[in-house]
Amino acid sequence: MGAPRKRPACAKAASGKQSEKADEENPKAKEELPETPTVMASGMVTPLATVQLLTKAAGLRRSDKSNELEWASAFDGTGMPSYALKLLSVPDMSSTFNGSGYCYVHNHCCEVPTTSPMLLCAGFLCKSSSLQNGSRWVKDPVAADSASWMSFQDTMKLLQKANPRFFILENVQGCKFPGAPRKRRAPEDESATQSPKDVFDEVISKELPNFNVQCINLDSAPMAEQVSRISAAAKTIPRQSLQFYFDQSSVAEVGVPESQEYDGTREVAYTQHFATQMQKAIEAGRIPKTAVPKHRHLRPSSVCKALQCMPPGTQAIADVALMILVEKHGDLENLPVAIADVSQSSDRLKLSVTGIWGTITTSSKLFDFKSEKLLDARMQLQLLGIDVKDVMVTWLKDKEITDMAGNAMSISQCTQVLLPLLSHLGQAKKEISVLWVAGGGLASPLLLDEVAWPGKSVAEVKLVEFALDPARQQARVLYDKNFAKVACLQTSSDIMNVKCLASVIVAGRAPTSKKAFEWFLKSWKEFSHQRGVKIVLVLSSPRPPSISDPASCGWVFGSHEINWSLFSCFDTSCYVTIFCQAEQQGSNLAKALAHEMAKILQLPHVHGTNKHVNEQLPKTESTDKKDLKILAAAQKLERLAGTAQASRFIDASNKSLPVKLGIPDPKKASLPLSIAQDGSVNRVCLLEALGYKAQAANLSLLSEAAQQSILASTVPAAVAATMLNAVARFL
DNA sequence: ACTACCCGCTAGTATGAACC
DNA sequence: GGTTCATACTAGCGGGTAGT
Repeated sequence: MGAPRKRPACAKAASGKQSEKADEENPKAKEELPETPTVMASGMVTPLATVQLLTKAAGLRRSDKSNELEWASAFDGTGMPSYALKLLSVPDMSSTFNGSGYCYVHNHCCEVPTTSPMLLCAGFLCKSSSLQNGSRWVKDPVAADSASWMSFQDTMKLLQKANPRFFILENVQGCKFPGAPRKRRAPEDESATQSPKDVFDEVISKELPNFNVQCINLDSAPMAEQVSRISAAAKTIPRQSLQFYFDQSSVAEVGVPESQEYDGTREVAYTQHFATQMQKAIEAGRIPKTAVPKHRHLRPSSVCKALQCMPPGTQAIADVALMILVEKHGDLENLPVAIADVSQSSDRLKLSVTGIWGTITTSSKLFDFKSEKLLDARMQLQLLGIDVKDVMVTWLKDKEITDMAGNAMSISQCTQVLLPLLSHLGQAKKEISVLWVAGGGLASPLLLDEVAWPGKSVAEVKLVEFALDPARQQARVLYDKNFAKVACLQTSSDIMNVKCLASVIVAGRAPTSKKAFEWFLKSWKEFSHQRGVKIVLVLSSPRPPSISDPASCGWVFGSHEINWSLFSCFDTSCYVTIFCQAEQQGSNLAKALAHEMAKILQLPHVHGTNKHVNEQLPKTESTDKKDLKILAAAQKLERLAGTAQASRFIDASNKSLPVKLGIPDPKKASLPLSIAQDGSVNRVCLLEALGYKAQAANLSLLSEAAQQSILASTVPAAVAATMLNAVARFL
């Protein structure tokens, strides 16, 4: 399914060979491959890798503590839920029960658990609802005597008995189509247009009223098996090719001995089959009337060992299949793989030259003309994502294995279903990129701990900044030794080139000028659009953002004022604004901020403390202007010692040295001094005043001025934590 | 137990043609 | 030049039955 499918009618209308050749020789078709979700992975993707890829695609990361999950499964074919959970490193607390059947997971007949499990995975028979079922449109799939209906009722009984917290039911897509006999019923009969799924839903809502049920379609990406619709998360993962499964398949063990006599009856049967298969293929328009078969001894059935032992009918199908393949896709040499399902007659058999296959059924026999191999039964199981090395299937017959494979979920589908649940149960967390707009300040998210910002463990923090003046740039170079690299934003293309995960929080200081702010918003909007990335901005600014036309900027936003005196000695405040693209109400955004703020205020360790720098006051004989200012301020403060007020502040950079009750808004040149409760006077340690621990950021390499300048543009810990926590729920 | 054969049919999709 | 319509075409967790 690699190349964009040409409309077959178009190919046909353009009269036979020409169009097909154009199809094959058109280099553009190949170039477009990477755009589709079906790029080949260059190697066998192991089950574990599949699970990990999907976890990443879902933007999740398994949290370290793997809580026990009590779960159970029933009628699940290959025990895939168990297998997937194992790969998701959920400890096996399970009890798998397979009714009267044998459980190969636990190697005995498992029993129904006595307690209610957290999760119950169950399937029920699909054949009555399957679209591949010939009588799907003749017989009512949910007739009282249908296999699906009876097994569904069994499943319902089981669910009622087991009473799990969550359950997962699995069935085929055919469930969603109403059956023919139901349609032919009288129009006043409501059930006439009901699909089996509608009927199942009705029963579930009636018999299990306490559950909310949601139905989703799932594809097997990145596995080579493909179902028609694809879940968004899996879409971006390259697919692996069937080729690798053929590589793993064994060469036919039972070849026809060379000394075997000429079998006349067999040859006659073959010739008859070949003739009819040819006729069918021609009638179906799959090969032209003028097509000339190869000589008998050059056909795959004679050449390929794997086919030599097949029944004559299958041999004939294989030979015609190759003709169809070559007719449609060109010579074998130019194809990476050339696979046909030789279990189906030539007018309807399915082909693949991409390595991507549709659904494997219980009767599929896939043959690759390139490697001249049939796909092993065990490889069909592997195709679903079970590593055959991990399971004991040696004592199963091939037919039993293919039956299992044709009836089971794939590891990919299973994982895709389980991940949201694990996420819900706190066993997997959303992985996000945090692009911190530092504005010359510290990388606050890196300095926060897990208590203040629980999302830290699953966040990838990167710094982004605008062009800085030379002095600050220099400070940056030294600062970067301690922290993550800094991406510099000067043009929109700088933003476009930022590497990130699928979910992004852009947080930090808003650009100061109105013009730059609007450019900033627009660029991220475009970034999100072009890269298909979910993005939320949360920015702090000294005043509420003034956006001329809120509707046209494309963001929904809400602001909240945070007064720094709530958590520090600072006598200032800032506005924090969340920008969302979703249809969120502005008030909700502001409310979320207020709510998070309240929570953060309860954490004492993000509060700023009034501590002095670990230095002596400058000596009185110093001639340095700055030192003299500090001294003057210190003297003024000392005179206040012993007064009722516990602590007072002076910004020594201010000429008139006004005494204040809080640290004023920090500026680049600010030199706040304070008088502590013991009467001592010294410069305030801004880092701790902002709520960070002294050891969290080592700025000792930097000059006094550089430190000052960095700290002056740093967002306080409490504000940073509020921003990051509040915004997480809007991703 | 295996093989050969036939059977069923609709929703979704791609695309050119016709239309506004 | 963009939108809707008409059309062709495909996929699909096989199954029943008769014959060997």
